[in-house]
Amino acid sequence: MTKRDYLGSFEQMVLLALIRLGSNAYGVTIRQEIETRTERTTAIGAVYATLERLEQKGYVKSFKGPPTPERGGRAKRFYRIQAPGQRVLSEALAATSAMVTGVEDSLVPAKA
Amino acid sequence: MTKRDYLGSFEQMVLLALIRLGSNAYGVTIRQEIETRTERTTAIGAVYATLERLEQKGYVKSFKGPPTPERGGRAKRFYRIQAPGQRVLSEALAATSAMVTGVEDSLVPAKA
DNA sequence: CGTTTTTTTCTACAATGTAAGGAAAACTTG
DNA sequence: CAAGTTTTCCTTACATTGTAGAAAAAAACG
Repeated sequence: MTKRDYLGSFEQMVLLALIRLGSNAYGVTIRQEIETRTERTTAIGAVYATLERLEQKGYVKSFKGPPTPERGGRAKRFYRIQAPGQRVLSEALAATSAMVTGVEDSLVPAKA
Repeated sequence: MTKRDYLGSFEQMVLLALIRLGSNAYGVTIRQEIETRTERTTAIGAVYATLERLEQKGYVKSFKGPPTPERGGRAKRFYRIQAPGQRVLSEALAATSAMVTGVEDSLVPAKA
């Protein structure tokens, strides 16, 4: 039984948002991506706190973007997922997948 | 944007284990199911703590099992997922799924 | 310069996850 | 029945992750 560095569910969301957003991933777009896709409210502070923790672990890397010429507003800090982050995220998703496999039928929400 | 009661990643695992195990879900089997499927070490105390919290929220229900005649050992406490638990779990999985959709290719671990 | 806009940062707290030891309940054996 | 053994559960204390809201920083504009 291997000891793994686990990801919380919100950490997974943030990493997934980074992948989705590519070169346009910063606080505001990350939050927006999570909110629209998951239909959940998300505190902006939660996003930044999570990003900082992920960066400390080497899962993401950040760098200041240039000021956008078009309008006011502080310069953005962009984020990129790193290889270790990719790996840990894949493992987390695989773990969930392994638990879901075979019981998909019991999981369909009574929606329709 | 709806406010949702979110599930932690380990809570999701426990609920999934309950579904998988059906009428044979108690502390030890739940832990075992999670460990073998996800290949992660799992503290038994974590399982019980999580089960208790899930029960407080009405997501699972527990009841004492009869003593097993064959061997020693304290009587088991069995757990069953409840309808609200099913719903919340489905939502959590759907949220992850929504974030994954479209970027599956970037997630395949460089395994083979 | 002061005002407005946008984004980031900070602080304090709540919820979830982990580790390890100990207690309880049941059986077994003398 | 009184140890002793097995199996499971429970408790406690702490670490990590998640949330909320306010405040500060950086940039553009008049």
